[in-house]
Amino acid sequence: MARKTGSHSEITGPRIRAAALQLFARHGFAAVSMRQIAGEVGVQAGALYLYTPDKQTLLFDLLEAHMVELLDSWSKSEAGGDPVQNLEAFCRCHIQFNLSHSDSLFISYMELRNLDPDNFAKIEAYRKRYEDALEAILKAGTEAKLFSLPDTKLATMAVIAMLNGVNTWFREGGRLSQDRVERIYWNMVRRAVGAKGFS
Amino acid sequence: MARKTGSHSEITGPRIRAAALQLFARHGFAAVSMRQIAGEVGVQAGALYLYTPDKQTLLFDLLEAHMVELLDSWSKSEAGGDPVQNLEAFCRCHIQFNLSHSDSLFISYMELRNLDPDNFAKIEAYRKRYEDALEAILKAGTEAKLFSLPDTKLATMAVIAMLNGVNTWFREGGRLSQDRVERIYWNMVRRAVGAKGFS
DNA sequence: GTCTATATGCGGATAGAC
DNA sequence: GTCTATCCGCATATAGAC
Repeated sequence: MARKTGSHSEITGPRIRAAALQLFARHGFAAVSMRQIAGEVGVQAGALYLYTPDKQTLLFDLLEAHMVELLDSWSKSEAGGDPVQNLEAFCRCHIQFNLSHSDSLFISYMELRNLDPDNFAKIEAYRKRYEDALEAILKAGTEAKLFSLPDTKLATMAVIAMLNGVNTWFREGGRLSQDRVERIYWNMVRRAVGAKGFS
Repeated sequence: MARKTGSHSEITGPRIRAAALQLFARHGFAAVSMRQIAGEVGVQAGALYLYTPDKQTLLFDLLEAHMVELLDSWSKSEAGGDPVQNLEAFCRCHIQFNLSHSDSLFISYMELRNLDPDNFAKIEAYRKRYEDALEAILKAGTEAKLFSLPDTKLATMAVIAMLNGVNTWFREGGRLSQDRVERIYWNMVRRAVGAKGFS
């Protein structure tokens, strides 16, 4: 609704990214026009190009920011306990981050194919770093005989897929609180990895 | 490559759907033009409209066919054994179907948001029927004290998400055979649901 | 059943005024 | 820093020849 104030400032950049994020999540990258993004911000299409060289870079910046925040979030939550404690921390951190960044999680999976090959490779490298963090926990637990896993790589993929699924159905204020959901999922995960001392 | 043969036949319809499926999976519904689809089939864009009223209906038909085949596949695999046997059959059937229909699985999740509201509702109804089939197994097993699950709805979503994840990384001829992958996932699932008699 | 031609509109991106 | 105007191409869908 802000228009024609003549000249405002560096808050426009973030607003463009926020609008693009929401629109891409809702309708898909290819289906959203630069005009739509501009309209959401209250600016003309041409003005967007003061903040991004093109639409592709806008998408990449959103995905990269998501991965950086995700890795940052885990590095702050990392407890440094035993593998069981670390796995619980990972599960809870992952669910919490995903639910508080649902739009960017969504486009991080859905719009990968719309990235240029170079950009795609960069995002995949971030993703691998994140998966490696989980696999390190599973490996440590398996070696310490705390977990029983025939293949830690498969288990890594299985756990991440299972936890990501929360975002497809969870709604705030629904039947279950977020904390309850975290607990139920953590219990399913600890059983899936064959954690000892837990039937 | 077939062109100007003057007049061929009812095989064009299926070829159009096959081409659309592959292109939608690869580049996304919004990013694919009717011209591209026509080009893939070896036909002009206008000719597509002899087989589909519009692009939207083409997408819907693909998604509906996928859900019908999926439900059909499960109804044929349904063993009618005890809950543990049924759950194993479900997991294997699900993985097998997904891996042999990877393109249509992909668009079934990615292109939902490009459906008209009416079409979306129809596909969601199919999906719910499928989820209900799994939940029925989990409920029966929980009531028979064969599984230990605080919430069968969550477990349903968790299992499906976990199994769907296989498609994101599995490649034929890779490190693990498909049968081995099925077994490993089935073991993670049976543990996640707290199946008795299995540590 | 398929082709060519076309109507009509929106797409990304840029130039230059203010 | 934003707006207006515009270039140019491709989009879906249709009409009518063969």
